[in-house]
Amino acid sequence: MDLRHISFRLLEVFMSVVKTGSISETARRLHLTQPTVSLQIKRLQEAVGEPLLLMQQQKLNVTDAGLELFKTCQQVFGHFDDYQDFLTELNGGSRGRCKIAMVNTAQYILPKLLGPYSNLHPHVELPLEIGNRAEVLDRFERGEDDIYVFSHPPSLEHAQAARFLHNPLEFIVPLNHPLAHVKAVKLTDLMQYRFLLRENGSATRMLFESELQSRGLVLSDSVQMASNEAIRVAVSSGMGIAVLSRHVLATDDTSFKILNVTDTHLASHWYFVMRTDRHISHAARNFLKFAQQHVEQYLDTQWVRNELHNLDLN
Amino acid sequence: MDLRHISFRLLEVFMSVVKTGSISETARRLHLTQPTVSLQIKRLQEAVGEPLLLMQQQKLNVTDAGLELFKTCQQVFGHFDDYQDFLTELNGGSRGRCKIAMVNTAQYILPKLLGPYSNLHPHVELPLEIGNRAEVLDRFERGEDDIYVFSHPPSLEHAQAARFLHNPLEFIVPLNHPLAHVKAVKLTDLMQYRFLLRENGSATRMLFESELQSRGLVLSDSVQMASNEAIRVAVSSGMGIAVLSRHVLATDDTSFKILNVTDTHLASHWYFVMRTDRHISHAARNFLKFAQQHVEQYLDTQWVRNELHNLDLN
DNA sequence: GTTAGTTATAGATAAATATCTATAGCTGAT
DNA sequence: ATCAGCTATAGATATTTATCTATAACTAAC
Repeated sequence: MDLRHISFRLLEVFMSVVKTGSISETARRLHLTQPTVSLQIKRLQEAVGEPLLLMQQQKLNVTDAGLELFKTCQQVFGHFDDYQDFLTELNGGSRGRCKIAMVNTAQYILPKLLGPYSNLHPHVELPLEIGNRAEVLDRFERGEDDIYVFSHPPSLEHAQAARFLHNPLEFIVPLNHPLAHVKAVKLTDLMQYRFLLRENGSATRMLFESELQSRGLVLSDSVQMASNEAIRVAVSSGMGIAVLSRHVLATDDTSFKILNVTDTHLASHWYFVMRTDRHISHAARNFLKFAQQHVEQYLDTQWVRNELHNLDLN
Repeated sequence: MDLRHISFRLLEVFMSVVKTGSISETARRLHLTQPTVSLQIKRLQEAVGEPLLLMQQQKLNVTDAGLELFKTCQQVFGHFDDYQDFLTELNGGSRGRCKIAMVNTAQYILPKLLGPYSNLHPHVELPLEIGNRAEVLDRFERGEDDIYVFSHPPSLEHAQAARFLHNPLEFIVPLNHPLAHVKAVKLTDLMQYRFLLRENGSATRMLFESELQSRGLVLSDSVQMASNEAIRVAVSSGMGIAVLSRHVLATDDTSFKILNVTDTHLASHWYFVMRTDRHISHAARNFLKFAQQHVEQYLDTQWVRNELHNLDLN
């Protein structure tokens, strides 16, 4: 039996002939002419190397080999039907994978969206990658994920980005800090204190440092720490002061004090970024559509800046 | 997804690419050029309507849709492998059907061959049709069976026949019959007695009547009976005399007497007959090969006339 | 920065396929 | 005997396919 040149169309025709028991009837049903069907069957028989149908007493008779082939076809088409269903789910975005890479700080807010989405589409896998800006940028360059979350989106021609959340930065000091109870301070007032900073490559640090540079300021003392949590805890315990995303700070956390720095309003936005030169999974598209419709619902409306309609999700 | 124009070759190529993880490697293995494989994959993706393989970071990456298709293919090829096995058995004659139609008298001898054959090939179905000559001839005309057993094969150009067993006819009389103890009789001596005959259309009767006709003899009295057994029993109980195939008479049956008719030796042969214009199942061919090799073993060698080598069994 | 190895694309071609129309041969019914 | 209905075959054609060679473009490694 030579399967190579058998197409599914051929098997389809064969099955119809077996079912109707007639070549002419099959031709009518499949909108073909009778000789066409005759020929198809002939070709199939040649490919199989065995008679499948016999004309006996003016009746089309299915041979054993034919009947078995018919059964085989039923199974095979069954499998492809299953596959079709799979594809349908995949296309509907209710199945599949949506890989998201996000910068550290985003991990405090993105889960608020991911949770509801995951409940809605339990068959969608949502592997998350969390890294600092440099790492996520690296993944972005390689196109390793479907969606990237940046506060400062890279400008690449083959990418599109849209912001969805405001990300204000706050200066925090220990409760017993000299500035803790000062009503209003200026940025220059802070320079003399020890700053706890994230590592180089962190977006928050970049933003802060560029602000300092543009205003010609220099920190007198700084310590680098690995994570936002570490910094928050360190500030609370009096090791120094820091700049952190508003989203990193629980609103009811009273173990530190947020300063009112009147001459400085550092802020960025969270962006969803996707590459346009790579295939984006349907699940990813579906997630972004979901986000577009539900950011207001699941994230603090106070900070929402929903511009996701700018993304081309078709 | 449009299955129509997907051939198994295409899936084969796809599977190889997934397995090797490389288009070039697949090309080498399947003795194709690399662009050919590239194109095939492209076509398959178009047919499926979904990317199956992605080039990412210089590596061929299988998408979810691709992986699922791969699994589907594995199943599908599994089914066709099974079918292939089925065909192999069918071709080897160890599976399938061998329909045999035989004249009444043959039922006393054919089972001696069919039994051993059936033990050897338990998966071969052996439906038997038994009828008188006219009925079997009818089936033969319509080509309803694979093999026919006649004592006088029809002469049709699209048939081949070969004899395998001598079929002598004997005259039997009741034990208390006037001729029962006569050493040698002539055919004319029997004309005055009542003959028990099979119905018209029986080969035995045809043979007997044509002998009578050629010698200008006429029966004075005859009774028609439905079966060979009925005749045998009727003779034993004194209802008349009869001509029966030697094979119908058990050698140790002493309830009647076999006459020694010196001037008459009626006999025919059993023939296996097959049509050459119809498809003959492999099982049928296989059975005839078996018969050719084993008639001497399973039938009384005294009567065997094995000319089955005349059949074209390829 | 050259090389070797990968995939993708373009252009070409011979073969195969999917169709059709027309026609023949068979059978059962009218 | 004609008709209607079935399958098979022949001949024709446009499309699709399976290939190839040549080449481009990219990347990893030397």
